[in-house]
Amino acid sequence: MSTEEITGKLTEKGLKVTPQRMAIYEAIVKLKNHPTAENISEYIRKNHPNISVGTVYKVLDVFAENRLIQKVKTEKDVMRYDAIVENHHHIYCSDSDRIEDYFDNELNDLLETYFKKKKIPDFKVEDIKLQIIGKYIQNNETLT
Amino acid sequence: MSTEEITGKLTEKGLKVTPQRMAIYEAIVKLKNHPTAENISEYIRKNHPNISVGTVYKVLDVFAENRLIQKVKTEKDVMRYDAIVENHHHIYCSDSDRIEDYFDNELNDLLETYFKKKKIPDFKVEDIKLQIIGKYIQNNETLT
DNA sequence: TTCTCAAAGGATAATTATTATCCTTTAAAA
DNA sequence: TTTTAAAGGATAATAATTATCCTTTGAGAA
Ligand SMILES: [Mn+2]
Ligand SMILES: [Mn+2]
Ligand SMILES: [Zn+2]
Ligand SMILES: [Zn+2]
Repeated sequence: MSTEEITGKLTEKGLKVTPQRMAIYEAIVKLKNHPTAENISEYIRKNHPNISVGTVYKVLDVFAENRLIQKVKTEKDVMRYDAIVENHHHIYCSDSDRIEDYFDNELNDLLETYFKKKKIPDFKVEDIKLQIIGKYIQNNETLT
Repeated sequence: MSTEEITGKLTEKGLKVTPQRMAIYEAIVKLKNHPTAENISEYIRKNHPNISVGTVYKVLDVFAENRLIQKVKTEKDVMRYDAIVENHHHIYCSDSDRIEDYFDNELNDLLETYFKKKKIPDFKVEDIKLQIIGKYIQNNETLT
């Protein structure tokens, strides 16, 4: 993603363009597996050694509030972040911290249709997220 | 749930029966809305004022490991617990900390059928959990 | 019933991700 | 260039959870 594209996204939301924000947005786009704040902090340290960890958290929050990124919660006591904000689900590996994206419009339609028919009393559904939990088989996953 | 029933559940799993475990299990069954460790701690304090908070965490972990209860994760930095271990989903209220259970075998069958047909490459699905996010309407929810 | 001891609990300190504070710096508009 | 509200840096505080370490106890054995 180019500098111009990131600048565009920030100004579009009325956010100040700063080197910190540029670096953090670039990092979360580049890092796979839904990085933590620390992953991001570490990554940007190479080129921007003096961005403080507090700033990383603050910027990630601002991004999430402005729908530039998304927060992804896990079993563990650590938040993870996702550069993809369009509707999708997550595949959780039950024996590693791997989290993969899962896009499936057929499934989304199926669920939408289902919950249009079967209403939950007094409840307005805004969003449905699936956590698909299981194991990758025959892969090159890092062994501890 | 009677004392005998709880004792039965514990011995069945080979767990020592202690007053602390009895009280904590009873509390989590009785408390609704998927209590936190602190909710449970507070509740049992009435009858058992000297069960320490560390014990509550330890016992809840032991229970979860032995499938007597389940952990429920949330957006917030706090774990919640669920006395119901059979397969079900959760309804999250988007403007309060309410979490309701959602049982729906028709939906479970639908999903099972769907993922039997549409396989995820190199992945064995073990469990699928839905987070149904939205708002309760026209209810007596506590207003802040 | 008493004895034994691994398992469990209590008190308290430590951990750790995250947030708050507060002063300094800076992006961007005038 | 000047202005200033917003943003960043350094550091302390918070809060849920976990670890430590000594004491107590449940439950089987004798
Ligand atoms: Mn935390
Ligand atoms: Mn925590
Ligand atoms: Zn994702
Ligand atoms: Zn539940």
